[in-house]
Amino acid sequence: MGTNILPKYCKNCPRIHYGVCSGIVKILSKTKKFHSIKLQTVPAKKHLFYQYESPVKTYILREGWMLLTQLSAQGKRQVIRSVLPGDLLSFQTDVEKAFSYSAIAIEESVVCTVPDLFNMCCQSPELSLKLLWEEVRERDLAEHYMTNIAHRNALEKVAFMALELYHRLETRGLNNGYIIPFPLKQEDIADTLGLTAIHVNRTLHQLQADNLLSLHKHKLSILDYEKLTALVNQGQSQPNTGKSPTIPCLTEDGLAKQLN
Amino acid sequence: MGTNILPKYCKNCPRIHYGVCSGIVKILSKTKKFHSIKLQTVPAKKHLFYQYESPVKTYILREGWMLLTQLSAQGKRQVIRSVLPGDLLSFQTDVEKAFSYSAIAIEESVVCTVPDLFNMCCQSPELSLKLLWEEVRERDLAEHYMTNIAHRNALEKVAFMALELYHRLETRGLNNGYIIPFPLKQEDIADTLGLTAIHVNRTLHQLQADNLLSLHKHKLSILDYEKLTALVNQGQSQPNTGKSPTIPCLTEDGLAKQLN
DNA sequence: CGAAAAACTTAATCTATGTTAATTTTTATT
DNA sequence: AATAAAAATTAACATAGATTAAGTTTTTCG
Repeated sequence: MGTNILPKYCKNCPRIHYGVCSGIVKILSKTKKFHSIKLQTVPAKKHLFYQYESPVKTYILREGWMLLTQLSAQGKRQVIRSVLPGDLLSFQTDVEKAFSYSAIAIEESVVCTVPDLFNMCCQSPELSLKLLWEEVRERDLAEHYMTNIAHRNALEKVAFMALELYHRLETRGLNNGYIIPFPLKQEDIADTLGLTAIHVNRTLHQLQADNLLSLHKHKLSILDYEKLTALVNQGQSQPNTGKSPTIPCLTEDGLAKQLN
Repeated sequence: MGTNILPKYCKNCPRIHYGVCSGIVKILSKTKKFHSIKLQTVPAKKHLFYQYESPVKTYILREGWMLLTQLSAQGKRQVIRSVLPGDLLSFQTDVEKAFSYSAIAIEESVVCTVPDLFNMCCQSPELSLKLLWEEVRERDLAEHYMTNIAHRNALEKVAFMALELYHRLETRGLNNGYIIPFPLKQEDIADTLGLTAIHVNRTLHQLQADNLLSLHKHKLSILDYEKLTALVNQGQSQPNTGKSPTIPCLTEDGLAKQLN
């Protein structure tokens, strides 16, 4: 596919071969409905959509970092997950159903809007499978957080989260060696893991005192990958080969293999 | 579609119109590969598969109740979710990747084996969408558990779990009014919610003392649906209409609407 | 640049849940 | 029915993390 027939905004998008983007681009190239994709900038600390609104479009994060959150009247907030570049933001199978969470940008972000993803899926089993794959990945991530939030102490939880984000960024080439961008506040970490910001503070200091990681100026460095992984997997029954079972590690290889 | 062209085992299956089953039956009816579906009985307390095995087939639970679990060498076990009749047990997008959890029957169960679900999807956009829908539902469930495990106390967690299972069984018509089958041990509840069995015991007694629910002989009764829901949603900012945001409530209506 | 707001830090105290241990009840097995 | 094994119960005690409160530092923005 020559670049000249790509949708305008996709041409120079670094995520173009990632996840559902590749599937969408293929379909759009066929139907020539390039105009349907639009870019939208979301300033830091602004919401893209709110819980209980009805979805009209699907968004894909192009640049930046967003959080999906649920808010309770008690003032408690649960972060469902960090949305990283290339991630789908809001696929809903039922347009009449409200969003189950809000999306907020924690740094200036750019999203692509994709109308009618569902209809595109009806035309293309390949796109459906890519979307399915994306959902599997999200389920896998949620299940990993579930396991790690349920039975682990604060030190292990924070270590898990650091490694999880490192892995997810690394897959997209958004790391710089063991250093990753880290725009999250301590309160964001707390609301992701079910801790208080104060305890996250204590825990981060402990991890830094132990030289496992460091966090300064919105940069997180994994100082000791081995020890950090051991902390997270502490006592986990391990497969003899392969990556840690407690860090999600799905890649796109599996899908690619089957589609080819 | 006349019942005479249905796969042998599906004819009298009460789940035949539920979830992915309906999609699979349609495809099998076209290709006449009925022989590929087989039934398998899993006795109580036996595993269907273990974490770190490689998947060869996909299973759908026909009767019974299974748990997906991860085990750590420390002896701690995380229940990822209860698998109820009609649920997919083990769809993996990559056949070379090991299962990320074990499946154990907590009462005698019957599963259908479906080979090659992935290939069937390539032939049928409708089946792909049903599978996608199923994954969305599972992700939604995992996210709800995440939220409820992270920020809630034991009373709210157990109340949430009781309601969640009630809703999921009710959708399938497996309830008897407010009474549902409940083969879980206190330890199973504990391992699902990240509590100890002892504290689950205390909590269950409290909920029963408050007349919110009762649990005897593997039957759970929701005694006060309203209060129980209020307990789970306590302080949650609510949409003006519709069901509770903390209990997953996706139905198949959304998908059906769009497919028709 | 200076003021206000947001984020982070530290310490003291409190509490929900975990731990240990012993007993009783229920379920499964012969 | 008798025995053994599994599950549920109860109580005493321990602790990780929550809460409250009062700083300090960093960031934001006019």
